[in-house]
Amino acid sequence: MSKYTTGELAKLCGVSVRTVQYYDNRNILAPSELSEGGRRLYSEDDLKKMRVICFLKELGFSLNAIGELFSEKDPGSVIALLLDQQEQLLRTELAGYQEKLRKLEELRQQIKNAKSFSVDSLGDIAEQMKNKKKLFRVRSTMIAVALIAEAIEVGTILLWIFKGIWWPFAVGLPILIGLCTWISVYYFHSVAFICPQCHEVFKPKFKESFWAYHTPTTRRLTCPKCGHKGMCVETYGKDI
Amino acid sequence: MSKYTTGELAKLCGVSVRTVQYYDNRNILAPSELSEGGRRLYSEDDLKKMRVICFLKELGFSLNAIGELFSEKDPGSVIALLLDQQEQLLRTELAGYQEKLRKLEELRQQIKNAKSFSVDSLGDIAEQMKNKKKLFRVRSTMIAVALIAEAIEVGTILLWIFKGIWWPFAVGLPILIGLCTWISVYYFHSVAFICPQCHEVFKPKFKESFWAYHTPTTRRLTCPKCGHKGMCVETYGKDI
DNA sequence: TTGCTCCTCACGTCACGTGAGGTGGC
DNA sequence: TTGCTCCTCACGTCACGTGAGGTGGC
Repeated sequence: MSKYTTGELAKLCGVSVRTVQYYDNRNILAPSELSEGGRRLYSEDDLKKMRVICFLKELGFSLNAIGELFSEKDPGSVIALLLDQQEQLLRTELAGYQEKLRKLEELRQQIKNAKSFSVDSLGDIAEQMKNKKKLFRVRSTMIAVALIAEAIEVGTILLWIFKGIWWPFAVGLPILIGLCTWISVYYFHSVAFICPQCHEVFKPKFKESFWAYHTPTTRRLTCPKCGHKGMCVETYGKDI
Repeated sequence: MSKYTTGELAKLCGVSVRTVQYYDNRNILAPSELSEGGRRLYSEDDLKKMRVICFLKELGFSLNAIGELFSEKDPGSVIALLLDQQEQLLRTELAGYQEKLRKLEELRQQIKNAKSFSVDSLGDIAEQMKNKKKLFRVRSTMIAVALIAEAIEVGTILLWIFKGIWWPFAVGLPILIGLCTWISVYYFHSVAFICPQCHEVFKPKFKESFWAYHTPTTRRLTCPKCGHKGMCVETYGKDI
């Protein structure tokens, strides 16, 4: 049986000498023999064990987990559990990184869309991204309500024209007006705007906001803090 | 302008008090004021900066990177570079975790297929998994060569039967025999087997191996180390 | 005065990397 | 004797967590 030195074992397993020494200190893999001069000597079996350790590390297991597995008297009974735990852990990490990447891409897009960049504008973008889901829900609600209103309107008008039945339209009209009023109030209650100049998040006056020129995501408003008038980005802002 | 204490800032940003203090020590975010008693007081702008820091952390940026971005006099010029770097880093990490998960699933399958489990058998499985790609290449080569041989055989026989031209078959036959011989030698040269008893990786004698009962991945062989005779798992083993 | 919050050390986590200064083994 | 490898401290990395022991502010 040939014996391996620290360096040989390290090279055979593709790790550093320090790592081999560290595993000894951590009681993960003790050399089966020591030379007279106090040098570590590893057997063939030690090499095999080291290879298993490296393999488990490739699966992302921690040294603690590996140590526990080896000290277990019946590894077969715990390995399935350990694998399940590890899979959970890996999937969680994976999802985390995917989420980070998604946010990164979104940030990149936002920066591209903005004309200028400053560290302050990062705050606005972050705010927007955080509120995106809530804003999405607000918009979805609006679209749903608008569709219902539209259906009432078109349906009753068609009844009137083709069947001569006029009373559903008469009944529907106040409901329609009510829905449209509610939708507007709900909308302006739920959103806020970010000033492109001073980055203040504010709620505009209903009157100015209602008639203001706007795109799907911005609106031309006057900032109450700095007085700047320009296209302000829409964001969720129920709590402001 | 209201001022926030350490705890208030922490709560508003969803981090611990210790984290806020740590960011001060690391010069990531110093409070704009200190009370007479030496307590940290954070301004509205500090809060905004802290929110940006937390946002960047959500994208996976390190505190070093965040610190550098803030100390940059022209952040706009470096942000794109930083985002690119970060994306690279995230993609690398992501790929790493996917690879770990893939290996984990494979290990799970292997353990399920094996009848019994021991820590030693982990070594075999690791060995097998490492050599899987190489083994795949060996098998692919074999199938390709076999298909060529088959084509020569069938083609020349058809020529003989339907056209009465017999000489291509005569010429093809030695080529065929040569290919088959080469394929067998190549195969037994490239693979090794793992003893299910003592986990020794060995190359069997050509004679025993050639006639042995086998499945696509195992072969009934006698282990030269422990003498056990049973189904041994095939693995890549050119270097043994 | 009593809680509550905050303060600063200072050590622990994780898996090693990186010297420093000394030595074994060919 | 000369390289090369190995040895043991011991500190550094990273982003905090977790007490310990003391204090500010309502």
